[in-house]
Amino acid sequence: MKLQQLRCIYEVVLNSFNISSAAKTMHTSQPGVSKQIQLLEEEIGVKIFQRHGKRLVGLTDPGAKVFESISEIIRESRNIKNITAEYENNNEGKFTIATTHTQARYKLPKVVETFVKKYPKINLNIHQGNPSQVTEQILKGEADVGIATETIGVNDKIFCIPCYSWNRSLVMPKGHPLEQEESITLQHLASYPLITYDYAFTGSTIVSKVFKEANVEPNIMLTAIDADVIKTYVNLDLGIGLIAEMAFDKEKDRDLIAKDVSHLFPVSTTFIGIRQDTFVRTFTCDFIRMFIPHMTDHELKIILQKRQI
Amino acid sequence: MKLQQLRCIYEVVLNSFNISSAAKTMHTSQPGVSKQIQLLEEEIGVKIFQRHGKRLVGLTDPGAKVFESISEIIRESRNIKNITAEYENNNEGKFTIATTHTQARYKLPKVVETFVKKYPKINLNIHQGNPSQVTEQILKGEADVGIATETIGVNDKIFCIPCYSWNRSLVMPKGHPLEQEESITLQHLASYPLITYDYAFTGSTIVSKVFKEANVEPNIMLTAIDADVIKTYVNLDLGIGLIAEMAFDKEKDRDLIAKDVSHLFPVSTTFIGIRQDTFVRTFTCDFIRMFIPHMTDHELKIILQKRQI
DNA sequence: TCGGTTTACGAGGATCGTAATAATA
DNA sequence: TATTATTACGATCCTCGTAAACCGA
Repeated sequence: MKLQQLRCIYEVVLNSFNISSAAKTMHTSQPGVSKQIQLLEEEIGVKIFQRHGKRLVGLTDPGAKVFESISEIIRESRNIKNITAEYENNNEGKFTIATTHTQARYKLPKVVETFVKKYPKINLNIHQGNPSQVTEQILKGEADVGIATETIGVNDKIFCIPCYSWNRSLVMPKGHPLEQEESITLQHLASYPLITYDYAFTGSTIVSKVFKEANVEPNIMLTAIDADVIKTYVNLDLGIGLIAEMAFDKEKDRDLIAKDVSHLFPVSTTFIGIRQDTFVRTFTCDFIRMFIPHMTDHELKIILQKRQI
Repeated sequence: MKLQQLRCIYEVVLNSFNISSAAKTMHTSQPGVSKQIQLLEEEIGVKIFQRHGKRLVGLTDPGAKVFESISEIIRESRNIKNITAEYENNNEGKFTIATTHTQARYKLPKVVETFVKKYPKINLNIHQGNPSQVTEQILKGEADVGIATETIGVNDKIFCIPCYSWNRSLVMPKGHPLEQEESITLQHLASYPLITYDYAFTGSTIVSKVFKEANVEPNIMLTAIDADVIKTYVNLDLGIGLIAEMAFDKEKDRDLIAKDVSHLFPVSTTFIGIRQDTFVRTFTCDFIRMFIPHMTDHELKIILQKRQI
């Protein structure tokens, strides 16, 4: 059993069972990957992949179990690279952030700008996804940190730090009847077509809960994964939009009106999460500090000490 | 980075930084191991081992961190072997039990006999150690199951099943003043030199607690790791012995008297533990069932389902 | 001097790439 | 037919073992 063979299997699975594609991401030849997989399967005496003729179509039953172990091994080998890179050279390496659209679009740019200036040699990646994908990526070690709202906190393998809280804003075209309304209620929202985040998305479960508890049935005409799309449809006068407050830009969204509705929904909190029992590089800590300015160095140190290095 | 290199480092650490000894356990040559370590250190650009001249004397700071990851990788690679062996051939493989002396000596033999008859091709190993070593071995995957009293339960990575409860017996030479005593008290125990298990050992912490709470100071003249040693010294009339009830054998210990003291100490419970998130082979489950006869198949099934396979 | 580690070196294997073949959708 | 997996094959690299040199206690 060789690490390279495990890597091959790992990449083939990640590339939807396409050996050619896996070979490309590994910068090696197709036959090489194919061969290594065969060699391992022969050695362990068990087929890892289900095949339709020559095509790989999935994992076998034992293959699925083996793949779990392989994922852990790949994660730990990445961890070793991180550890050694840290001791060898402080300012080189790869840094991957998994995050949701809202963060990537409205909160990260400023921080990333500072970060890139400070660590020009770091290869920065941002993986955008929904909260459960963010969690997944942290768990698998594919991302060094994850930023999302609430969902990442549930897993006890992830260490979470609250970053900031935010409220929701209602956006509508200029001249909309609600523009003059002093105190907006859930009933108001329910009486217009509503456009908001996809229900799998951050905080929206809170939104649906609020409606349900008030026994008000909203007329959700469209859900989107990002505020830009929502605002676009609001602009077309297809309904009113419910978005995160930071997603409204007074200057850029000149044609729209935003009204605070924090009295209707509880605040949401955004967390930054890292995987427990994983080595944390200096620049990762630094990134966290940049992202959470309200945190004092003292508080951060306590967290860092907990997480050793 | 190659698996073989990680294995070399792993074995060198386990062999107290002796490359020659590691090479022997790996059935390979000394220079080969040395070379592989050098190659890895060169590749990652960090020294794993502290050296005094040519001798390896310990892990460096980054080396210690890397070693943790290596241990995980080795554990997972063993796991892969278990999974595939299970699917390939049900009745071959290696089965390691980590346990304390009392279990190994008085409870295991009968079970092991049955087990070996049923699985003659399984390579059975018993690692004897103190409870914390047992826990360690389960965690590192060096043992498939661990049997000990109480201490293994504390770690949440270990899944524990209670096996049976036991009380303590007081052993003394024939003709000892306490032989005729109807109701033995802590004061009685304290008035003679006491010989019992090493304090780090199973249940003895309970014993010391009982004495402390009763504000009685026992006169502990000797502690041993196994009941045979204790009984030997009791035979020499050096004191009275406090041992697990199953450690007394009426026939073999003809020269001694055992008196139940369950009214003085709370019962202890022995647990069998396996590591969470690790593949469990059929024969391992079977062993557990043999060890816990009071458990019905139905109950075991529930446990097995939880632990998948 | 002895136990232990590294160097040197050569044989045997393994890996990887190209090219060709086979099979699937 | 086009995409994808396997076979074939050869060059290169790597691993491993023996022998020898080297170092420390």
